Amino acid sequence: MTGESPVDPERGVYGISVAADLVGMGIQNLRLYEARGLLDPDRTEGGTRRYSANDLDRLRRIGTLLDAGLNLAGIAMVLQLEGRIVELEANR
DNA sequence: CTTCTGACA
DNA sequence: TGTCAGGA
Repeated sequence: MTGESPVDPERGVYGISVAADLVGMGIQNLRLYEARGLLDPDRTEGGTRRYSANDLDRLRRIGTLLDAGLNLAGIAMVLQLEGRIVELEANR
Protein backbone atom coordinates (compact mmCIF):
# COMPACT_ATOMS: atom_id res chain seq x y z
CA MET A 1 0.00 0.00 0.00
CA THR A 2 0.98 3.58 -0.05
CA GLY A 3 2.39 3.26 3.43
CA GLU A 4 1.63 6.53 5.14
CA SER A 5 -1.76 7.44 6.64
CA PRO A 6 -4.18 8.23 3.80
CA VAL A 7 -6.64 10.05 6.02
CA ASP A 8 -6.35 10.25 9.75
CA PRO A 9 -9.50 11.73 11.30
CA GLU A 10 -7.43 12.18 14.43
CA ARG A 11 -4.80 14.14 12.60
CA GLY A 12 -6.60 16.38 10.11
CA VAL A 13 -4.56 19.53 10.18
CA TYR A 14 -6.71 22.64 10.07
CA GLY A 15 -5.93 26.12 11.34
CA ILE A 16 -8.44 27.75 13.67
CA SER A 17 -9.57 30.16 10.93
CA VAL A 18 -10.34 27.44 8.39
CA ALA A 19 -11.85 25.25 11.09
CA ALA A 20 -14.15 28.04 12.25
CA ASP A 21 -15.11 28.76 8.66
CA LEU A 22 -15.84 25.10 7.91
CA VAL A 23 -18.14 24.70 10.88
CA GLY A 24 -19.59 28.19 10.54
CA MET A 25 -18.47 29.39 13.97
CA GLY A 26 -16.45 32.32 15.25
CA ILE A 27 -12.79 31.91 16.06
CA GLN A 28 -13.32 33.19 19.58
CA ASN A 29 -16.04 30.58 20.10
CA LEU A 30 -13.74 27.73 19.21
CA ARG A 31 -11.26 28.97 21.80
CA LEU A 32 -14.03 29.24 24.37
CA TYR A 33 -15.18 25.70 23.68
CA GLU A 34 -11.67 24.46 24.21
CA ALA A 35 -11.41 26.43 27.47
CA ARG A 36 -14.74 24.91 28.54
CA GLY A 37 -13.43 21.40 27.91
CA LEU A 38 -15.67 20.67 24.93
CA LEU A 39 -12.70 19.58 22.85
CA ASP A 40 -8.95 19.22 22.93
CA PRO A 41 -7.27 20.21 19.63
CA ASP A 42 -3.60 19.52 19.03
CA ARG A 43 -1.10 22.32 19.51
CA THR A 44 1.90 23.04 17.34
CA GLU A 45 5.26 24.18 18.66
CA GLY A 46 4.29 27.83 18.42
CA GLY A 47 1.16 27.16 20.43
CA THR A 48 -1.23 27.37 17.48
CA ARG A 49 -4.21 25.06 17.60
CA ARG A 50 -4.43 22.24 15.08
CA TYR A 51 -7.99 21.00 14.52
CA SER A 52 -8.51 17.47 13.22
CA ALA A 53 -11.42 16.26 11.10
CA ASN A 54 -12.63 14.60 14.27
CA ASP A 55 -12.61 17.97 16.04
CA LEU A 56 -14.60 19.53 13.20
CA ASP A 57 -17.26 16.87 13.57
CA ARG A 58 -17.29 17.50 17.31
CA LEU A 59 -17.73 21.24 16.71
CA ARG A 60 -20.73 20.50 14.51
CA ARG A 61 -22.21 18.37 17.30
CA ILE A 62 -21.64 21.32 19.66
CA GLY A 63 -23.62 23.58 17.35
CA THR A 64 -26.45 21.05 17.20
CA LEU A 65 -26.53 20.65 20.96
CA LEU A 66 -26.41 24.42 21.44
CA ASP A 67 -29.38 24.75 19.12
CA ALA A 68 -31.12 22.05 21.15
CA GLY A 69 -30.91 24.35 24.16
CA LEU A 70 -27.98 22.80 26.01
CA ASN A 71 -25.33 24.95 27.63
CA LEU A 72 -21.59 24.42 27.30
CA ALA A 73 -21.46 22.44 30.54
CA GLY A 74 -24.19 20.08 29.35
CA ILE A 75 -22.57 19.69 25.96
CA ALA A 76 -19.27 18.83 27.62
CA MET A 77 -21.03 16.05 29.53
CA VAL A 78 -22.78 14.76 26.40
CA LEU A 79 -19.53 14.62 24.46
CA GLN A 80 -17.84 12.91 27.37
CA LEU A 81 -20.62 10.33 27.58
CA GLU A 82 -20.55 9.73 23.82
CA GLY A 83 -16.84 9.06 23.98
CA ARG A 84 -17.50 6.70 26.84
CA ILE A 85 -20.09 4.84 24.76
CA VAL A 86 -17.64 4.39 21.90
CA GLU A 87 -15.12 3.12 24.39
CA LEU A 88 -17.55 0.59 25.81
CA GLU A 89 -18.68 -0.57 22.38
CA ALA A 90 -15.08 -1.06 21.32
CA ASN A 91 -14.47 -3.16 24.40
CA ARG A 92 -17.66 -5.05 23.86
C1' DC B 1 -1.60 33.31 15.84
C1' DT B 2 -2.50 33.76 21.39
C1' DT B 3 -4.75 35.48 25.66
C1' DC B 4 -7.75 38.82 28.21
C1' DT B 5 -11.45 42.14 29.15
C1' DG B 6 -15.67 44.50 28.02
C1' DA B 7 -20.37 44.83 26.37
C1' DC B 8 -24.72 42.96 24.32
C1' DA B 9 -29.00 39.60 23.21
C1' DT C 1 -25.37 32.05 29.39
C1' DG C 2 -23.38 32.46 24.98
C1' DT C 3 -21.65 35.44 21.33
C1' DC C 4 -19.25 39.37 19.37
C1' DA C 5 -15.62 43.03 19.49
C1' DG C 6 -11.70 45.26 20.80
C1' DG C 7 -6.71 45.68 22.35
C1' DA C 8 -1.99 43.81 24.16
